[in-house]
Order: sequence, then structure tokens, then C-alpha cells
Amino acid sequence: MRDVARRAGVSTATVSRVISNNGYVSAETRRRVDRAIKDLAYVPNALARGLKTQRSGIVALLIPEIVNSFYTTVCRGAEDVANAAGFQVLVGNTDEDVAKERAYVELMTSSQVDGFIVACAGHSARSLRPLTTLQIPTVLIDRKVDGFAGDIVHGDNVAGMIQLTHHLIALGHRRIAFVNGNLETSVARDRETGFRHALIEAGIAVAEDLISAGTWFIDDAETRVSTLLDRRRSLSAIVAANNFMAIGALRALRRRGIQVPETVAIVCYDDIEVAAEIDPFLTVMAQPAYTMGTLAMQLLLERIGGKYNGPPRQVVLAPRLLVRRSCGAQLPIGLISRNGNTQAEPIVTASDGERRQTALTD
Amino acid sequence: MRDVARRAGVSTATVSRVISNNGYVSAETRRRVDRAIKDLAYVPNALARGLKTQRSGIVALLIPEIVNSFYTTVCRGAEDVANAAGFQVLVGNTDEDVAKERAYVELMTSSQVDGFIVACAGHSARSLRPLTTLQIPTVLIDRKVDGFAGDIVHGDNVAGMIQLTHHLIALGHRRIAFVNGNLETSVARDRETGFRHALIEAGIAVAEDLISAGTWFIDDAETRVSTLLDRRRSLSAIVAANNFMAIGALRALRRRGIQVPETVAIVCYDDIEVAAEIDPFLTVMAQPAYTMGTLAMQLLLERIGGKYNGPPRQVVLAPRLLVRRSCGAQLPIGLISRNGNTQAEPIVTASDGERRQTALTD
DNA sequence: CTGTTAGCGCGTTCAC
DNA sequence: GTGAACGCGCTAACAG
Repeated sequence: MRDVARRAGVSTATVSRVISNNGYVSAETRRRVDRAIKDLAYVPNALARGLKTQRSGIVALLIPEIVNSFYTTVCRGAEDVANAAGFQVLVGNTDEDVAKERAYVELMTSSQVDGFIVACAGHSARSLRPLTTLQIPTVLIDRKVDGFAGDIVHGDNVAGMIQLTHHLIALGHRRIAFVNGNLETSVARDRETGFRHALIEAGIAVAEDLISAGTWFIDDAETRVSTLLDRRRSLSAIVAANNFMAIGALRALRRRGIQVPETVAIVCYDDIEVAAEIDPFLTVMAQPAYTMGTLAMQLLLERIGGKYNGPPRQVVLAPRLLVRRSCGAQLPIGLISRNGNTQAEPIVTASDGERRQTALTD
Repeated sequence: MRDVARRAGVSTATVSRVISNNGYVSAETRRRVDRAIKDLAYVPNALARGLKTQRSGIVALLIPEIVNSFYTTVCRGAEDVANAAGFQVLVGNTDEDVAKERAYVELMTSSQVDGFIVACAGHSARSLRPLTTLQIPTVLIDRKVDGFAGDIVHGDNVAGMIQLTHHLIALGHRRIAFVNGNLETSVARDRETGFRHALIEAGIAVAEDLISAGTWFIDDAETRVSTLLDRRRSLSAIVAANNFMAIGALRALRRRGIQVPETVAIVCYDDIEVAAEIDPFLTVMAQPAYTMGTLAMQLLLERIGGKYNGPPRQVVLAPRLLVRRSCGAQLPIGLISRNGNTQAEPIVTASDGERRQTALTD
């Protein structure tokens, strides 16, 4: 910066004024400074600027699983909004590991990140403690945690799972297995609540031996479904708590030559880009991931910019059912009745393009 | 920091020594300082440190498509190596857009990022100019570009595509369509080179009307394959230049009720987590994405740490063929012969777990 | 072993 | 309109 000032025959203060574009500078001087900047290929030091202004212009996004397209899509949404507002997004992959999450929080706060969007790995907000202490704007996404009092954007997992389970029940299923994710997360707990609720509402006894929980990953789900099958539990349908686990369940069934959906139907929560190509095309409860990202970033930027500092806001996004083949809804009538109780279910046609479905509660 | 020093009854220099853990500090003093840090919930300011040390401890990773699991897997590899070395990874999604890429480079250089790993959006290194000017260590991945003289890690796309195409030829295919990606990228050009080479080598005339290029995305591929089919070009197999495009091709075929692989076989470059579940299970040329990430980060950290500053290194990773169902290799003999020329092809069994396949050329 | 001092590169008062 | 001077929070060099 000194070099630029010297070359333009002005002081560093003037150069600063030109760069940050505030304060009075004559057109002529400005031109000379711009020229000097070009000539010297000068790049201002954002660290020094941040040190002075106490703002870094970057927001952190902490997600638990970067290879999961649900989270990368959220990421895209958040990124687009942030970039439009002149902010950078720093993505951290916590790997469902609270320790990693905590490490990221510390590293990033020390980098003077202006705000955080977090899909928590654990069940509590303990790893976010530094953020509340330092009063750094934070928005949670996807997962609710104990001890956090701030903005949050998440899906309506209870209602979604009720609808998803009900869809199977309406198709005549009575023995439905539920392969759940990590119960440390509110998402898993809510989905289980929804599952149980749907059964009870339909007057079906909840078979505890058909319910299992563990991690969110493919392998784990495959193992659990295999165990279920090995124990020869009678079941006609499986609900997987996320898209990856549905794949695991599929693998377990396929390995045993069990037909989907003819013998066992499968549905799951969360859509993925290729869900419509998987064999058989998965019926899913899709969440508006991109929208979740944009909304969360909007709330965050409002906080950062000081445009809003009222009480915590909670945005709940409705998921929607995409009926494809894996649930068996489109099988000939004779095949889908497992109980002499074939009931017509409105078929929601699968459609591409995510529609914005926001339901602001609270 | 001053507060901490005061509370511990020492100078800020001593606090600094405790934090950065270098220089001599008595155990007793250290204890007092640690205690003060805890009490005040003090978090050091990395900006100020960076200002002083000229190092930020973060490396940038610029990828063209964050929803593509190939790149997120690369990301995971890079991240793991970086974290182990005490570095943070800043992920930027350039969206295959050179302007965005350039903006990221500028924003990140001004953030004093210590190094870059880039999968370039364009065909030239022009957007990376600031990096060479400022002598910031940079490693390219996946894609070669003009005008860049630095380390690079990429796959052997020519050889891979030769092998992939040869696989189809060996199965008897003669009319093979090639749905390529963006020719701005070396990847697309190399894959086309490999495709043509394989045909010529087999004495098959290259049918230009069966070759198309465009973007890397699903929709574009679907459109192009649809066009091909509408024009009633005779073809018995399709090679898609990446996994997404294979999905697009599948959709186009499915929409017309064309059987895969019985009527038209499909293979593609790049594996994806769910490739083994897609209908029909895709035969792919898988690249060691995770390894690509770890190697690139290793090369970069060597440069950053000053452990290596010799001439540019080029690491070429061999892909491997995973034969599944979409190529038709496992169909009954009668079906796969399209030319009275059924030739046995060694079946490489699909296996999970990526093996490290590095072939250091140069 | 510990304190003092001098900047890192920038934005921001103040005078002029 | 512009420049001089100060300080953001930290580390490196030196002195003690």
C-alpha cells in the first residue's frame, strides 16, 4: 500500500479512501491511484482490514457430511445468497464428530468469521458455546439442539414422517420396519416420533423389534437390515430415515434376492439427485434443501448487518412426498394389498425443480 | 490478550509464548496464563497473528461443482491431510464459471490464504494469474490448463477412455456414441482423444455424428442423447464423459422405452457412491478421487512448508474399470454379440474401497 | 525464563 | 481534498 501511495504521489490514507470507496477523493487523484494499483498488481490485505474493521466478510458453514448431497445443496443455497451480499462462505466438514465441530468453531471464531450456519453433530449446543459467549451471529439448520437460543431453519420432520409412513399404511402395509439414524440428532428423534405416531393413529401396534437406530450411513443401515432379515422378522415395508440408509437397505435386500417393491417396499426421507434412477426408483420425502440454505443465510445476514435483532426465529419448511416406484404404489392392485385392505392413495407425481415451501411458525 | 496478561500478572509476550507454545515459559507461569485464558474465555485473533506471521493457516480449494461427489470426495481427501497438518480448508464453488473463479482467487488471496488447490473452470490459467504473481503455492487437480507451470495431480484420461471404449468394442459394439463434456477442459479433450484412439485402433471408422460435446450436466446430456435418438442414428452403445451425463443419457433412453443394456449399452467415466444402485447398475471408469485430494494437499503442503521447491511435479493417477450391468457384459452370450464378434473380456469385479493407485510420471 | 519494543497493513480520526 | 499519526491484536527480536 505504501508502494502504491508512493507511485501515485499520495499518502496511504488516500489510497485507502480510493479502495474502500469512502471519503472524498478527486477524480484525478483516484485515477492515478487506480493506475498505480494496476501497475503494481496490488492486492489489499483483508487480514489487516479485518483487524481494523472487526469484520472479515466471511461466514462459516458447518455441515456434518460433505458427500451428502442434501448438505451440499444447502450449501449452494447459502453460498448464492452470501456471494450476492459480498460475503464468502467457508465450508467445514465436521464428519458427524462433535470434537471436530468444536475444533472448527474455535478455529473459525479465531479467524473472526462474521457468522455461523451450523448443522450440529451432537445433541447439545455445547460446542457452540464460544459463539454465544462472543455474541457471534449463528443460525442452526436442519437439526435442533438443546441449549441454543437463536435462529433456526429446519424441516418438519414429524409431519413429514407421519405422511411418509401413512403412505405405506394406506398401501396396506402393517409390518413396517424403521431404520433410523443417530438418535443424538433431533432429526432422528422427530422422525421416529412421526413414525410411531402414524402407526398408533392407524391403530397398528408398534413392533419394537422392527425399529433400530444407529448412524446415518449406508453400511450401518445395510448391517441392520441384514440382521432384521436374518432373524426372519416378518415385514412388508421399510422406512429409512435418510437417502443413504435406503441404499443400505436396498443392498441388504438385493443380496438376499428379495424383490423391491413386490416383496418388500422401501421409502425414505430426503431426496437425492439420482433417487429417480436408483433401482427401483425411490419414493422419498423430499426437503427443500436449497431453500433451507438461502433462508438460513438470509436470517444470518440480517443479524450480521444489524437489520434484525429481535427474539429467535424459527423457520419450518414442509417436505413433500415424491411417489415413485419403490413404495409399490404403482403396482397392479392385486400385488399391493397385503391385508385385504387396499385403499386408494392420492398419487403425488414426482416433479423436478424444488418449489419453495416455507411455513413460518412462531 | 492484554486482559489475559494482566489477570495472569505477566506481559502479553508471555501470553503469546504460552499460546503459540514456543519460547521458554516456566510451568508455573504457564499454568497461571492458561487459567486466565479459561476464565476470560479468551480466543486469540488469527487475523492479527496472520498479519504478523504472514501466514493464515488456511488453504483454498476451488472446485467447479460442489454437488458432484467426485469433487466432494477430493475435498475430503484434501481436508483430512490439511487438518492433520494444522491447516484449515476453505472450499469455494466456482460453478464452472471463470468469472466466479477469478473472484474467488482475488478474495482468497486478499485473505492471505497460504496455498491453492484448483480444478480450473476454464481452459487457461489466466484467472490464476495473481497466484503466480504473488508466488502463492498452487496445485492443480483433475484438469490441465494452458499457461500454468506448477504441480498438478490428474487422472490418466486418455488411457482410461481407451480402456473404457475398448471394453465396449470387445463386447461387439461398433456404433458407439460419445456424449462429451465441456471441451474447454483438458479432461473432455483427453477423453475424446482416448475415445477416438480406441476406435481407430480397432479399425472402426469414427462417426462424427455420434460425437457431441457441451456441458457436464444431466439435462444437457439428456437433450443431446434425445436429439441423437430423434434423428434415428443407429447406435448400440453410449459412452458418457462423466457420471452425471450417464444419468442424462439414461433418462433419454428410458423416456423412449429403450432397454439398457439389452438394446443400448451405457458406460461412463467417474464413479459415484450410488452408481451401483442406479438402474441398471453402471459400468464406470472410476478415479481415485480421495487419493487425488490427499496427494494434491501433500504436494501443496510441501511447497508451503518450503520442504520442496524444485521444478513442477506431475502426478498421474490410473483409473480403474468397474464392470457392472449397464455395459451388458454379463448378458447371455447371444444378446451381447452385435456383430458376430463376441470376444471375451476380462471381467474386473466391482469392489468397494478405493485403492491407492499412483503412477508418478515425469 | 520474562518484559520491552517495534512493527505487520490497514482504516480512521484529526488537522491542514 | 489530502496527509500525519495512531492503534487494531499479535509475534519476533532483543535486553535483562
